[in-house]
Amino acid sequence: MLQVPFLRQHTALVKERLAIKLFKETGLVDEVLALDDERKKLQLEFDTTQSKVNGASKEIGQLMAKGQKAEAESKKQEVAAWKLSLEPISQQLAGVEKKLEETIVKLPNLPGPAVPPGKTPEDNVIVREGGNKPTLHANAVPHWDLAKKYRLIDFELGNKITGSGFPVYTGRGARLQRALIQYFLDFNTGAGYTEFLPPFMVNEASAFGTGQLPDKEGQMYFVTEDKFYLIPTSEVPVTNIYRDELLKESDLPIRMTAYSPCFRREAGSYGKDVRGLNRLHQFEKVELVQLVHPEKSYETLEEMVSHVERLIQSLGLSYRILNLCGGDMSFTSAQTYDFEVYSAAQQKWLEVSSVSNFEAYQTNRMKIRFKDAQGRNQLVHSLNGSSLALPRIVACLLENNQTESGIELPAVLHSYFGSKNIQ
RNA sequence: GGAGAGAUGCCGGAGUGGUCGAACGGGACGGUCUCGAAAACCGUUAUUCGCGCAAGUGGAUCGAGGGUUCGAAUCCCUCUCUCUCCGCCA
Repeated sequence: MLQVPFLRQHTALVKERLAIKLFKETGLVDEVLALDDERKKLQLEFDTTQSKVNGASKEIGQLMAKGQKAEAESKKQEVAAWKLSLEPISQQLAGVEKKLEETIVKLPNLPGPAVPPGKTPEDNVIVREGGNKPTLHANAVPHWDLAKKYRLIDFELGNKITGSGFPVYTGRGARLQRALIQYFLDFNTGAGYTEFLPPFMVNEASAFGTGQLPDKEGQMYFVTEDKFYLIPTSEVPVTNIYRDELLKESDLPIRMTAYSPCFRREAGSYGKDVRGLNRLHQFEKVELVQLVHPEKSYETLEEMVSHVERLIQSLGLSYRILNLCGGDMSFTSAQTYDFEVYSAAQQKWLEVSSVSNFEAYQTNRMKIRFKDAQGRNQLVHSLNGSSLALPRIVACLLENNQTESGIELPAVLHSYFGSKNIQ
């Protein structure tokens, strides 16, 4: 969430920036400031009286020790009166604090300086493109047909076992998943990221920390019995590793990578986009998370983009990188680059990675701080990115590399997959 | 799942109603000493919200949340987690 002192000092700028994100309720900013004023007023009132109570209580203790019972008793009467007056104040204070919290979390993160204006995905700026779109043979088919032909993925079986959006990978299809996960993790650890294997369910505090709650509650699967959320991405458990931690400046940057399945309800998504591997309720993903010095976060964002770009290049896929416009960015992000790979048989671009700088938006919720050279505690900046989400990568690998006689896999996967192709 | 024990600062660990944000030990940091280091000695060593130009000063925090009391780390209740034993189990 945003920080109140910043809202106070840069009120006009904040509203201007929120407008870039197409956020209409800028009145919430004023509401936050008013609530904060109210909070301070009440706290001063409370603290002053509480201070008197504390002082008198000490005196009572001393009087009792000296055996001056009568004096102690009269003090008690005095304190009782103060305490009575304290009650409504503390109730009001708690109410105002709650309201302040509820209001400030409704404010999305501010877009960073390099975010282009715009309303829809059409307004996203293509930063660069790479790789070559393949020319497919005349009988080329989409990945769902290839998956069937080579018995790699059984969508119907997934329907039977669970429901739509839960495919079963079979034989070489399953092996390909494992090969990709292993390759991606090795690629990341080779670049200095530490590997984690996090829990696949998180508690409410963790889901709140990265911003899934309260904003996206309906998009997560929820285990009512234990009040756990199935993770929509390993960003959630991995970033929360450092929740409520005070780091040393020398601990930064912290670079983490993790594989996990991702569970998403995708409520409200129907139609052609859900065909095959395009949109699933459960999918595999390898994620990158970094916690960095606030002055370094945009530099880190570019570095992470290059890292993911190299990974996609190594797979030989045709890709493009988009700088998301204000209207298409997520609630919590300050700047996001999306990676899309070209699905040759479907003839469309599929998003396979999203790399974002959250600045201090998540870390303010999670209280991830470090002690700077002056001894002050500052919030670190958090970033994350997929490297990569598997299903659409698999779709493109199958479609783009199909030949009349089989599917030729990129060289980097040969040893992981145990074969150069699928026939 | 059953029975019991516990949760204190960076770590260990005292503290069972009063002046305790918390003894003591260790670690870390700064200093003295040294050519340098070790040792020794001295000092510092939480977070957070206010008020104040500042010096400074008030509130909160001993797993979390409630309660009792003039006063709670200490007593009571609820929850979470950890450990031991039993059960179950990959």
